[in-house]
Amino acid sequence: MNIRKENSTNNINEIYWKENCGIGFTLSLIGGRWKINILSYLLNEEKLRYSELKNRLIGISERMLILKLKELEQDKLINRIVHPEVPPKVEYELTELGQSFREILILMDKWGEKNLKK
Amino acid sequence: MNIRKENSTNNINEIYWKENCGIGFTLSLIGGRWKINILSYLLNEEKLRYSELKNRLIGISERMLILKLKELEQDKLINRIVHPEVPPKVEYELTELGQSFREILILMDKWGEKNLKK
DNA sequence: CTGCATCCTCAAAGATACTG
DNA sequence: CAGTATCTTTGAGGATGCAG
Repeated sequence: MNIRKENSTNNINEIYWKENCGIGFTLSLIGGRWKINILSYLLNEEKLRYSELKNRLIGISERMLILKLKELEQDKLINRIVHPEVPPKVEYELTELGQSFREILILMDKWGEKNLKK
Repeated sequence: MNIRKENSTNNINEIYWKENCGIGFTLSLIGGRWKINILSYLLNEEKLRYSELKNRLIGISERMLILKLKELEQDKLINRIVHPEVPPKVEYELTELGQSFREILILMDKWGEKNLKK
């Protein structure tokens, strides 16, 4: 879907924007309650252990955290690094694809900060 | 919350990012299943009647549409323009604040289009 | 420490019928 | 045409216990 003012189209496909629009796809990857938070922390701190993420994401259940980490991993946005130790140690970091969200998140952050104050 | 690599902070407030982070605020306004779609259509087509929106938002219930339009109006992202006619005619358009989402939506669209193809 | 399985809750969303 | 009012459904997310 084209959301640029200059050359708006009106073909039939536009109706199904949820399916074929970039925004729809983007949201399918980072939408929902927790994913953006997880990405933000990993963007800030490079590499975090499972327990470190759990401590930062106030209120998240272990079930949700694991679920979302799995989805992010499957979508190639984060890497899961297993250290073969006892006790186990697992770290998560952004992939290059995950890193590429930085610009969007910064923009959303700026927008929010700016309009929050009013 | 600061998600810019260069000057990452680590103060205690960062933990509660959902409350005081711009992203959290932004998402509270445009999160959920339908709002971004509505904004996108209004960004494309300037001004749309209630029925026009309903026809474009495939699958939305009237209840949801009204609900989301109300929320967007309360958050000052759209204007509701009532034409005192019979039959009634109501149009919706973006406010300046609503327009200011264009940059973010374009970025999300670009990201999606780019990575959708892979 | 990291993670999975099970059961449960509740709010968001859907369906339907109706009105000024 | 542009909504409202109910009722029902669904599924995302929460709580808990257990395991490698």
